[in-house]
Amino acid sequence: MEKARITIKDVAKRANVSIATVSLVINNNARISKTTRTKVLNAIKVLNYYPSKSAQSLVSKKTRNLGFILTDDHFLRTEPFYTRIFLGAEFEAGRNEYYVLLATVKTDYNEGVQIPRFVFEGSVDGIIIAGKIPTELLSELLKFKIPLVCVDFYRNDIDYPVVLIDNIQGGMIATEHLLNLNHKNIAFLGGDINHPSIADRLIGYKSALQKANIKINENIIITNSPYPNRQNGYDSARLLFDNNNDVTAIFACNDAMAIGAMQYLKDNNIYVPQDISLVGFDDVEANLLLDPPLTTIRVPKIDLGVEAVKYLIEIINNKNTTSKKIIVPVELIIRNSTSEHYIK
Amino acid sequence: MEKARITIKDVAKRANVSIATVSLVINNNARISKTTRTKVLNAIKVLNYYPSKSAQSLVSKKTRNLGFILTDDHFLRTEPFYTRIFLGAEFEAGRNEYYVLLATVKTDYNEGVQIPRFVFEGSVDGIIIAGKIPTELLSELLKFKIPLVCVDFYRNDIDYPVVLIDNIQGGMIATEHLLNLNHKNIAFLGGDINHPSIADRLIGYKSALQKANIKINENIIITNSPYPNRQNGYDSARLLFDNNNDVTAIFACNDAMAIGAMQYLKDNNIYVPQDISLVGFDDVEANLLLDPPLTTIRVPKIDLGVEAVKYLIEIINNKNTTSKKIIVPVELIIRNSTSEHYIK
DNA sequence: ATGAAAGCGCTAACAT
DNA sequence: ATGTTAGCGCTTTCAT
Repeated sequence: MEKARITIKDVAKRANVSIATVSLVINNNARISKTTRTKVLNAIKVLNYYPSKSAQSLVSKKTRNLGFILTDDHFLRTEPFYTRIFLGAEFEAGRNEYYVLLATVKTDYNEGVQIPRFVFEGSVDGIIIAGKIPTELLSELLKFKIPLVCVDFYRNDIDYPVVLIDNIQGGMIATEHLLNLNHKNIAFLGGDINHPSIADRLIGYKSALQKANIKINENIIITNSPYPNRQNGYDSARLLFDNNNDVTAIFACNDAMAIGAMQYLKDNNIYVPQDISLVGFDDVEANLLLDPPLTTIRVPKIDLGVEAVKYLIEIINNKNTTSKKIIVPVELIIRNSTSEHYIK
Repeated sequence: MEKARITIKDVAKRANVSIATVSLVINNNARISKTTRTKVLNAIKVLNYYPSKSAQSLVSKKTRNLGFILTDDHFLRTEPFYTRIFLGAEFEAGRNEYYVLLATVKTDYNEGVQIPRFVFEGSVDGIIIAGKIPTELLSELLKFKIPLVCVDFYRNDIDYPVVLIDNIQGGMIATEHLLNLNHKNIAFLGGDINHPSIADRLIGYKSALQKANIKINENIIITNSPYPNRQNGYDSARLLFDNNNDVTAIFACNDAMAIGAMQYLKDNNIYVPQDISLVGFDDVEANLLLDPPLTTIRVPKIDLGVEAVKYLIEIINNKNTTSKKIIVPVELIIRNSTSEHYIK
């Protein structure tokens, strides 16, 4: 009793043309006369016809699906960082009539090669990799010769298409902001310095200092914690203040670290921003709930996803694209955790 | 120069059988001899063959895709609540060789009917709706006669398959926990009482009190705030304490409200749990960072997604299922925001 | 400018 | 138990 699907035949019959003509109209082929085109378009509308995706893919060898791969802990991070990138990808994919299939992989690679099903099944025309994934996985994926772009993850030992935020610029403007507020002893709280993003933020930090002719003090650059989360922010701040007392400002490599640091400061009755100015990085929602709200670097997460999909589609449509880097700019958001430093 | 796709023909040739036989093996048809089956299976393995999804869908009229619909703000909520449900759905879908396509819709319906593309395109075999969506959308979706299950959203005026958490049970065990700690004056902090989940939690609360022969005091049931978030938790707590002074415990309708209430208590030097015991609902990650960590009701989010997909697949495979309700139990997680009340 | 027909890779009815 | 074959809905030569 199923209501049979409307097919290209029904449209052809209704418009008094061949199915080939209908197909040409669907695919916007130029060699169809305007009259026939409108006639067909009208029939399509009247019959409420949608071409069958499977029939289309079968002959065109295109699935109109994109794969999106990230580690499960990235997807589940409290702050919707990668979720936003995913959403941006989903938006842009939709605009181009693609669907996006999600696959999460485990962070640790010891469970063997976990290539997402859609890759070897050939269910996607290209894949996006968001954030850091195990190195081995990336190499495996690269072997499939499937169009691929990485977003917010870069390794400079391999060459592949990538969409990144401008971490260096971010590090610079964050530091310059503090410099403009008259701070001289600005600490850097980094997590895992092996992470390329964090390394770049540090580069930005250093180059801003150099440009301002301020000597870099390695003692107030804390980069030994494994992962940039709240706890490590707290601990790094403790480490910093246990050994230094002239710091007046902190640039934390991300908001989580900044929040941890702020907690440490509160616990030790050090006031933000009166005693210490604090800048984060990411612009995560929780910041607004902080007291004081955090000055930070806003990362355009949705844009990141959008750009990645744009780029990927470009590659899909035109195989000979050279693998370029797309760098998305970031923005300084000034809130209340930073203020001018008055020399006592 | 493309490496041509391995098809069923290649497998058939390699195994010296007809393509029909290969097809039967793929589909686990019983009437194939064990010898042939292994022969075919071996050829499949050697050739690294994967059946073409599009060819399969074209003939079987099944897409092997599931649609997942939720509002964009639910997807982007700071706490990964619906993200987890989505992930659970994705897991269970994968186990059954389905893919899940995500579509976000706007919370406000004035943008016109925004039926996700995969619905009218026929790109999915069924859809899951997570959380509250605009009423009009639901009605529209129902019209498509496509298998559908709602998760964490229920309207008792329409009858459709649904997966819910046991809000009543949750409300009861939360309240009973406080009762067991000797509390008698237990306030309820609810948000939008029109939301069915919150209404049910209140029912659980009331029935626990009744069972304990404690008279329900409507003055300490605060349910006039529009949306259960932190700010409203803060405000509701203020409202509560401005007018009452014998309350010794609070059951907040969700963690966000509880966190807001906790903030209010801190700001007013009321100690948790010494002065006031506090129970939340949801078990959101941020709770662990609180001081003290929040006693709450854990909602098995991943399970919710898993159950929804299981149910949906059941409906897809067997049209005549009656639309039942699946209720997933919740669990009391005791942390440090609750303690025994000693009568002074 | 449009139509006829082959064929994409698979399933399922029917034959053997 | 296995093979033959039609056909799913579409795109794409090749004719006209």
